[in-house]
Amino acid sequence: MADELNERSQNILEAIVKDYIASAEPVGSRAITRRHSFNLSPASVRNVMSDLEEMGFLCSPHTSAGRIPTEKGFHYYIDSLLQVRDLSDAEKQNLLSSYRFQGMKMDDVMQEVGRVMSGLANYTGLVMAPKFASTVFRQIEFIRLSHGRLLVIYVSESGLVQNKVIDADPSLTNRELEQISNYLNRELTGMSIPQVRAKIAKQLQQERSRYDQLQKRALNLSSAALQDEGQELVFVSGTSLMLEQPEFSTPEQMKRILRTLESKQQLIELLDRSQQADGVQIFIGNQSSHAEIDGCSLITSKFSNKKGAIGTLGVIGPMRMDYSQVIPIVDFTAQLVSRILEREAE
Amino acid sequence: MADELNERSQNILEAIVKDYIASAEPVGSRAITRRHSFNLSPASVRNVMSDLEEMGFLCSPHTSAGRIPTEKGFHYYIDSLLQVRDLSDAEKQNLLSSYRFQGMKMDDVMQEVGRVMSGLANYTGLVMAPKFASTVFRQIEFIRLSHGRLLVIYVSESGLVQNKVIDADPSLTNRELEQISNYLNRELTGMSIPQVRAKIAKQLQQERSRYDQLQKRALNLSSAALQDEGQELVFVSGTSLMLEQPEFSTPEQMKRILRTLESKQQLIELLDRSQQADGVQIFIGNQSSHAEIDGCSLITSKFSNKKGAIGTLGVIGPMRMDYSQVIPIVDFTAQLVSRILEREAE
DNA sequence: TGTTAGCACTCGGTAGCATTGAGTGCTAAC
DNA sequence: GTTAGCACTCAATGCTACCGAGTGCTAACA
Repeated sequence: MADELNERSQNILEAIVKDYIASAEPVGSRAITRRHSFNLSPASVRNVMSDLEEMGFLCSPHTSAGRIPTEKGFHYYIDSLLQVRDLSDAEKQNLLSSYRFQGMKMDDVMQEVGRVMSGLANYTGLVMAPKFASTVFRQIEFIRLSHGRLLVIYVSESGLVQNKVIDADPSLTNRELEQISNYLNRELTGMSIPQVRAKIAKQLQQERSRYDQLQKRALNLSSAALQDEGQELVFVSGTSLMLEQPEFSTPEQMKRILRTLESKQQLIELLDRSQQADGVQIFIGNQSSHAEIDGCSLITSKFSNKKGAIGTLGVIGPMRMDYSQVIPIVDFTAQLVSRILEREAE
Repeated sequence: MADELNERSQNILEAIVKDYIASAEPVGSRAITRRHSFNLSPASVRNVMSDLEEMGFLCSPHTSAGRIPTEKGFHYYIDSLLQVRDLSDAEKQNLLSSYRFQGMKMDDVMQEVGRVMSGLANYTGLVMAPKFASTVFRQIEFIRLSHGRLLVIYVSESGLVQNKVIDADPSLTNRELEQISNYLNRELTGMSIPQVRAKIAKQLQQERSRYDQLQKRALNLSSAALQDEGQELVFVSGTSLMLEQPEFSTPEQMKRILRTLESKQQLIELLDRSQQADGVQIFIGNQSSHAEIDGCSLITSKFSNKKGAIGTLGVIGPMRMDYSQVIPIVDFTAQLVSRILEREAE
């Protein structure tokens, strides 16, 4: 359906969406004519609104209330009417100065980014750190904690640090450990984790016949060390901002949205979808997704460096979100994080 | 005020508290006689209740409602009437089997403990990890991330691992780094962090005259590496369980309690107070504390090993909490975590 | 003297009902 | 094509009456 709207209809739709974003209440024809100076009477506006409802851009909660934009209405607004202003240099500078990344580990950076972004946008912030499996091997080190327990430190090309405790043969000497890490660092650097895994698996198969004792141990150790725990890191900040929204003002809605924000798994599924495309992505309403975030919109952008660490960040809020404000914030934040990742990578 | 209650009063108080815990509603004299088979008429019960109210154990929200226990009433109930049954071995076993700690880092263990404890108790769980400053130095290692950036891995006696990125003199060779970590591990092992700091500060003062270049570098590096970021690790699990409680059913109460649970700082202050004493501690209502958790009770216990890492865990819920169920869970969980810490320490 | 039955009273909660006001759709006039 | 007018709808508000759980008090009972 090629929905061409004439200029008047566009103006009125835009006015309705804006008013609704500002007030969270159905907006009526009178209110429109009062607040926006079209030279039209309420009755004329009503005619247009009626058409817009016919076309599916608006709906009315009941006969004698005003209209609210539908999902489709928001879509049209965002795609055709919304002008996203870029952040001014001053604003960017201001945003940058909110951050203090000095000496922070990746996790902390993610958390901090979420916190600041959420605070700026005034909506709940989501950050999903790059997945372990999507990183590229750079370095691995072993530190002995006790006889049979080793701390593995894995550093990816993008500077992501992950550590993990594994059990290991107590008879390994420190010298051997060092040799093993040297060996692994020589062999595996620059490979993606799936490649690394494949290589290890292959060599372990051949190992029986060809490899010496040390190599066998190295392979076993790295196999354990690089096992993916599948633990995704999702950081949620400003949860309570969500509850400030009038659309989640009833206890039931509050509980529902909160349970969703608490369930990392659901968030991961949501955020995963935005890793498909570049740039800022906007998911409005429950479009083809879980009903869990019914009535919510999600504005996300993935971040990455050239070395392949890919994460996603974004903001979640009511469908009636202040898109023109939030979109540039998410966009810029994602670029910022990408730049930090680059820097970390060297 | 030595509030001696005769047996009948005790029985009735106990019945009221129990009924209130179960129903969250004011309980009246009739309800008492119906549900508990005292051989008393409602009128007699009323007399006793009136006395109990006089003494401050009960209060009534308004004239024609039943009574609810006051803070003092809950106190008396917990101190004198409550019989905390221990967990049976089967239950302990069941609890133990909920956990899978294999290969987990300290952070993950804390998070997992909170999750399971919260799920078992059916209230919101809080875990505060041992503070960096309260640990005892065991080992430090440096891993070069890029020319001027080092990853510091600090391991405490109790097995707590902390890592951190610091900037360092790019001219340091790997060999020198190794010498530095050897030097620090030799010098500092077994000292508490405050002791370590004092020692470093003192030596840095003397350094100008006496120490060689490497030692100077070692001291500078360790000074940066062991700086406390003061980042306390508090894990909150099962936030939404709190909202299920009828006492937090209005949107305003929900927002208030949620903001509190979101503010790590407030939680830290609360949890800090329970590090004073051993065993399970119970904070009822807002007793001498922030009004933020008005109407809440906090059941906590600290955990620690002999090497000094001290953390706190507990459960927060409405004053009307199922104490007899929660207390043994918190108690056992704290012991469990202590044992894990011991094991980590070797 | 302690216990109980009876009774008047209190007060939050709910259901019913009229009123109000913002909003709509329709029609006829401009 | 636009607008003024009008009848209509419906959530929200306020009012009243009523119900019921609960209390305190008093008088009778064991």
